[in-house]
This record gives sequence, structure tokens and C-alpha cells, in this order.
Amino acid sequence: MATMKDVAKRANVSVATVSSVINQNKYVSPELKERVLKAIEELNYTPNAVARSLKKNVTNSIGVILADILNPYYLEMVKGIDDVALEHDFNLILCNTSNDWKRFRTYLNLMIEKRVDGLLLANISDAEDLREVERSGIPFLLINRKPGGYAGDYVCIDNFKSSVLSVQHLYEHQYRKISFFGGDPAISTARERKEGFLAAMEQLGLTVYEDLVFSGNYTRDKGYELAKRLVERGFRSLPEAICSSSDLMAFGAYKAFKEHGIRVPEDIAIIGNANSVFSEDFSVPLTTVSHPTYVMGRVGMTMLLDKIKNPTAAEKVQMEIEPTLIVRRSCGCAWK
Amino acid sequence: MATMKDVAKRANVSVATVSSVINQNKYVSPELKERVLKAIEELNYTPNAVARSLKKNVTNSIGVILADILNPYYLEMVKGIDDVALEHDFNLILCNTSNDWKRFRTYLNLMIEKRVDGLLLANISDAEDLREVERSGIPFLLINRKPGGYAGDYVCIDNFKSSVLSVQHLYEHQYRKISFFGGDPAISTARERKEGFLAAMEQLGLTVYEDLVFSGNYTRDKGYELAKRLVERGFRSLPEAICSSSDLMAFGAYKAFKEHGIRVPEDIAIIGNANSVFSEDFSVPLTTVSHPTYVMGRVGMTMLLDKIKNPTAAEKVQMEIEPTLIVRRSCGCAWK
DNA sequence: GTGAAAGCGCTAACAG
DNA sequence: CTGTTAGCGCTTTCAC
Repeated sequence: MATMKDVAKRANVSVATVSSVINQNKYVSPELKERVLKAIEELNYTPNAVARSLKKNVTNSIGVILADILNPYYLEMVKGIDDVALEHDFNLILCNTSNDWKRFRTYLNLMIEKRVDGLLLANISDAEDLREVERSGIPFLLINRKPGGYAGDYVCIDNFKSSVLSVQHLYEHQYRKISFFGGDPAISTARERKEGFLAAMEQLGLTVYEDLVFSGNYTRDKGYELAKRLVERGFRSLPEAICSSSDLMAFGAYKAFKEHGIRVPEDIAIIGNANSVFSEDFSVPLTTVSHPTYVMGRVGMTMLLDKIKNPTAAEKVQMEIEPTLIVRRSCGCAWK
Repeated sequence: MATMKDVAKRANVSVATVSSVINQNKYVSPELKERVLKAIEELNYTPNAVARSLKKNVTNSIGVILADILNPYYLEMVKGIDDVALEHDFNLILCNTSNDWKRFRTYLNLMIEKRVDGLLLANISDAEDLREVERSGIPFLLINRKPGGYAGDYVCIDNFKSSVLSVQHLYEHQYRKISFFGGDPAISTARERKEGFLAAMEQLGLTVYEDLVFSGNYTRDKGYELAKRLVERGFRSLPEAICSSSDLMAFGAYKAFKEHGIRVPEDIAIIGNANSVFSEDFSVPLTTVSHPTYVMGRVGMTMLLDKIKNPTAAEKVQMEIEPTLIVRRSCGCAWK
């Protein structure tokens, strides 16, 4: 592959001149410029970004660390990140930890070795996991997840609010006995959604029945299992509505109810969370909460680039993006 | 950030020795090794992969170019690619072209500048688009899509077969008048699915009604629109079944039929394609064809790494992975 | 076994 | 304005 030296030789100029015309940061006479451009063309020369990175100590690449790439929830977020990155000529190095701590460490180390200019971490629910990142000195920003009470920079969805919206809507439907299907308490978003549920219940003066509040994970199977458990306690003790922390659990719950002849929303209402693809095409169009993940990605990447450009800026950037309720049918709207 | 020189100084050895202990490619006496390791620890030294890349002319990174990252179809594929990459200490640079030719060129150029060791292209349906890639000399492999009659290396799903499976299954249900909802003919997978449909129809001796064969795109809206068109021609002229090239179009078609009181599968059967997430939770559990995209990703990355390791290997690697039929309810199974 | 030194391709003083 | 040159941090001969 042709190098700058080759170009310089062919154009009969110095490498400095070649560099100047490529970077357009110095005046070069039209004649020389012409010659250089011609040589570049003829040699099919492409600048070597590796060499440039070594020299300038900047790689124009960002490491994006995700807990689970199979989760469609992250799709729009990644697109938002990527769109902004490209606008600034940055590249994304994708790191999927598969919720595996060892994999996380491996990736983190690789990112440090590769000298990424910044790190976007979407997998941190525990401050402990940040130790190594901080030690590296690489600018970073938490996105989507964050440890409780985290004082550093982050951008995320207001998960607390997402549950509040759900509970309020169910309340307006006159439901009073509401069950909560929560996620994994090890994950910050799940903790926040639960807190939102409890706070909303209290604020509305509703009784929280301990045996109707569940933790688990965001999967369909878990929703199925929890609903099944509810059903087995007897039809009479069923809650009037379910506030689910994920759409997937809502899907699973529906399946369990259906198997037992319990109708949604006639016998029991359900609200999901996160507005996943296809939730509209669900057996009963799912009422859920929409999370602006694309915006989160864009904002996150923008904030990170700011930090990189301006590392000394003291002000913390903490941002929570507002979710919105998407009313469809599973909550009982258009039925009652 | 500490460099090798710093480590060498602190350990009172030469940089060559430090390099040797890091790469473990030369004998170093236990004492020196000990000292070096200690210095590395104390200085929190991390090797600079940029410098190494420059010297070794190898970056350990692969550019993955996708047409549309929002399409969940690619999720498992990317995971397959990433899993294999990590096993070999490679990183993925994610490039989402958003079906934009200019973006593709921009990314391609960036990948060449960054001197990726290989390119995995999931967006090529036209040989023309490969010109620049070939000129770059970077090892590459087409994945998922490929130009018709492409003679280079690729791995993809047998899309032809996916339609054949669908038609055969519909045939077994005694459906004879079958409509085809196709994708964008500019995309290779759509072309292949259509060819498979036509071939299967012919092979089974079924008549292909020109006005029941549609091209469009894989979206839900398009499915809705096409079904609507069908309905407006009159109930009597409706086909018995629809072979859809995508699940999304099947979802859209269902919606249109439902609005007109046409039942699936009682009045008309539908088979989707690609087994998207949630197709099981669809209003009528969708019969569809499963594409082993994770396997495709793994195989693709493995093949590419082989090419990188062994650039002179003359043999072409062309692989088509078999899809499988997923029978659920929309085809009429468990009803008739 | 260990170290000195050249050089990967580029940028950025610094001279001229 | 243009060219010379010293590195960026690392690997790898080649001597000792």
C-alpha cells in the first residue's frame, strides 16, 4: 500500500507538503497541490489512520459496551450513537458483554489498549464496575443504566417515571388492586421502575400487596411464570391489573392468562414497558411506555464528544429523558 | 500514560526486554521478568495497540458494514460475528449505512484508512458496489446478501429454499391459488425469495397468477397495502394463501384482512419469512421460516479470519445455510 | 540472554 | 511557501 513517502516522491515534493494538502491546514501553491493530488490518485493512496493516531494520540473511535446485543431495546440507541459518531467522523467499536463480567473486563482492556477516545457504557448498574474505567483515564459516559445515586455523568431514560405513567393510567381505569412484575434488581433500570411503581401507588393512596409485587427478569418466560403463579392462587384473588416492567413479561403473562381462559383486558388489564417492536401487533395490542432510546443514543454520544473535546469542564452532565405512555388496548381503553 | 520506555527505565532493562516479557516470545530470565512485571504493575502500564498496529501492520479489527441496523434480523448475526471475533481477540467496527450509498462510501473509506484487517459486508446486492472494496486489497467476505451469480466468497441463507418450504407447506394444506408478497428486487435476498417461489410453484404444477405476485419491500405498511389491494378486488377473487417474503408484511396483511372481517387462517392462510422476534406472539401465531442468522454470523467471521490468515488460498468459499419451516397457526395448521 | 537501534507512516516544529 | 527532521510507542533484527 502506498505511503506518503511514495506520493511525495512521485509528486516531487516533500512529505510535509503532501501532509499539508491532505490535511488542508497550510497554504500550498496550486501547482504543487495539483501534482500531489495527481500522485495520490495514481497511486491510489489512502492515508494511514493508524500512523496518524499514533502521532496525534487520538483514534477517532469510541468503544460502546453493551450488556446484551440481542436485546432489540438497544437497536435505536446504537443507531443514535452511530449517527452522531459518523457526523463527527468517529467510529464505533462494538463490545457485547453478554452479561458476562469476564467478557466485560476483556473488552475493557482491549478498548484501553486500542486507545479509544471515549467509552460509552450501557452495562453499568454497580459503581464497583467503574473502578478500572476510571483508572484508565479514558473519558466515559454511562448510558441507559447507572448505579443508584451515581454522581458522575450519564444519560438515561426516566425509568421511575415510566412506572408512574403506567400506574396513573391504570388508576384512571379505576383499577385499585395492581400487581407489579419487576425485573432483575441487580439492574438499575429494574430498580428504578420498581421504585416508581411503589411511589405512584403510595401517592395515589393505593395499597401495595406484598404478594403481588414480583422481581424476576425482563423475559417472556418470567412473565408467563409469574402470571401462572397468580392464577394458581385462585381466580378470586387475582389483581385487577398488572404493571409490567417489560413488554416481554406482558407477552408471557398474556399467554398464561389465555391458557386459563382469563381475558385481557376484560378480566385483567396489562401495561407493558419499553414499547418493543411488534407490541402493537401483539395478540391484544399492548399498552406500554415508549422509551426514546434513539434520542438517548444521540444525546449520549454528543455529550461524550463534548467531554472528549473539553476534558476539563467541571460541570456534571446528568440527563434523564422522558418516556411517554402509548395507549393501546391491553389496559382496557376502547373496551370500558 | 506510561510507555514501554517508562517501564524499561523503572525495571532497569531495555525496551526489547519489556517487549519480550509482554509478548512472551523470547526467553527472559526470571529475575528480569519479575522486575518488568513489577514495573508494569506499578506504572499501570497498558500496551499501546496503535503503535503495535503500525509496526506489525495488523489492527485486529474487522469492519462490519450493515444496510440497516434497526432491522432486528441482523441482531443474531452480529452476535455470531462478535462471538467469534472475541475468541480471536478481534474487535468489530460497526458501520450502519442506513441504505445510503454515500454513507457506505464514507464508511468504506474510513475502514480503509483505519486499516481494518478484514471487511464483512452485509449490504451488497450489486457487484458494482464492490469495485472500491476490491481495489483496496482488504480481505472481505459478503454475508447475508450477494449479487446474482456472484463468484466471490460469501455466506448467506438459502433464501430460494425459504420460499420453497413455504409454498410446499401451503400446497400440503391443499391451497392452490397462492399469492406472493415480495421484497425490494434491488435486494438480493428478495430476488432469491421470489425465484424460489416461482420455481416451487412451477415444480408443483401450480398456476402463477401475475396479478397475485407483488414486489415492494419488507415493511409492515407494504403488507397492509398489498392485502388491501387484494381485498378491494373483491372477496371472490381472493387467493387461498399468501406466501410473504417477510414477517412484517405478514403482520400488515393480517391487519388489513382483519379490518375487512377476513379471518386468518380460516378465510386466507399466511406464511411469513425470517421468524422475527415476537412472531410467535402475533395475533395469530405466525407460521414462518427460520433463518439461522447466528450461525451465519459465526461461519462468516470464521471464514473471513481464515482468509486473513491465509490470503493466498485459492479456493472460493461459498456457503448457503439452510432455513427451516416453523409451523404455527397462520397457515391453517391446527385448524383444518 | 540482553540491549542498541532502525523504522512502521505520519505530524509538526523549525529552518531556510 | 516548502523541506528537513525528530519523534509518537512499539517490534525486531543484529550484535555483544
